[in-house]
Amino acid sequence: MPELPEVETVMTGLKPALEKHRFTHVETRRKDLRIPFPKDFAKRLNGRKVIKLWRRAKYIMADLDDGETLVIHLGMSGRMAVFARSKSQKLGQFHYDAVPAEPEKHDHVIFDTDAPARITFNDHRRFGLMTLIDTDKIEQHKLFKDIGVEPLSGDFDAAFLKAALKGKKTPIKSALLDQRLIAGLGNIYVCEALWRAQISPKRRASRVKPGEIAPLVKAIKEVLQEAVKAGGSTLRDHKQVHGELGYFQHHFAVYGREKKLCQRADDGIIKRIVQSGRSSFYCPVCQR
DNA sequence: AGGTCAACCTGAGCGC
DNA sequence: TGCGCTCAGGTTGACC
Repeated sequence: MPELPEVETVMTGLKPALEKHRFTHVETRRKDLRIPFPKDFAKRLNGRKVIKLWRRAKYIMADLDDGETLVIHLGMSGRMAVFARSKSQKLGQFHYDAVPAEPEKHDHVIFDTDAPARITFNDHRRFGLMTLIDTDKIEQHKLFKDIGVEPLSGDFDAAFLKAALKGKKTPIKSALLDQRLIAGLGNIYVCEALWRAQISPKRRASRVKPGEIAPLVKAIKEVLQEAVKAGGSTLRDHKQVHGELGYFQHHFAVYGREKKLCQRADDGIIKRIVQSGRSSFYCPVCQR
């Protein structure tokens, strides 16, 4: 489900409940997600304080006060919700619901913190994961060693993309989805960025012309920034941590709009094709 | 080495 | 109401 903007939204929403707060109780309600929880996962978190919350690619990172980092991936359907345990029901500037009496179906992990708050991790498809790794070894860790550039950072520019696409025979759609090149793009935002840059998802990556590289970089950055500002896109699963929906889905130009009129080309009808098992939406008239 | 594809899992929506 | 099929924001490992 979540791509960079959704993960960023969730991470930011967790801050009032998590950053500079201590875990008072952690509970796992099954033995694994996509991968098993590390040994003594809940026990190791208990009593730990979160120094800093941040995001890398589609991962939420929580640096702890003992030199470990809690790593969370939401997979396709992962959700996190924050509930207030204080009487005022307020945490920072947001209003949160009170802790429900019973956990919901597929609530796999429950974190209580001294905010005081309860954070639940719900993931019905269980493609998500949680693990603990040494903070000073994140870059070398299996999950992160091959992860590419952050698309909203200064390192992602035309020179970088030009070099990354050079000689690539794979379609541009697949190249942009490759987390080893760019970290955090997913199916929605790649479709949207290619539409903005007027490039067909079927085009060979190496055939993106020099003059199209900078506009494509700009399109990627803009679509991600706008989506972050909108709190991400809610299709079925994504919610912000206090239950509010994201609303960038109302700004989709092509994603999920098969057979609808393209807003740029008068005679363009949005088409859906399948590329490496995923739907691509594009306008065959204005994207070449 | 580079590229493609099925598998992992549950649920929602649709046609019949 | 129910069955069977398709599809879903991601990642990985096996295969050509």
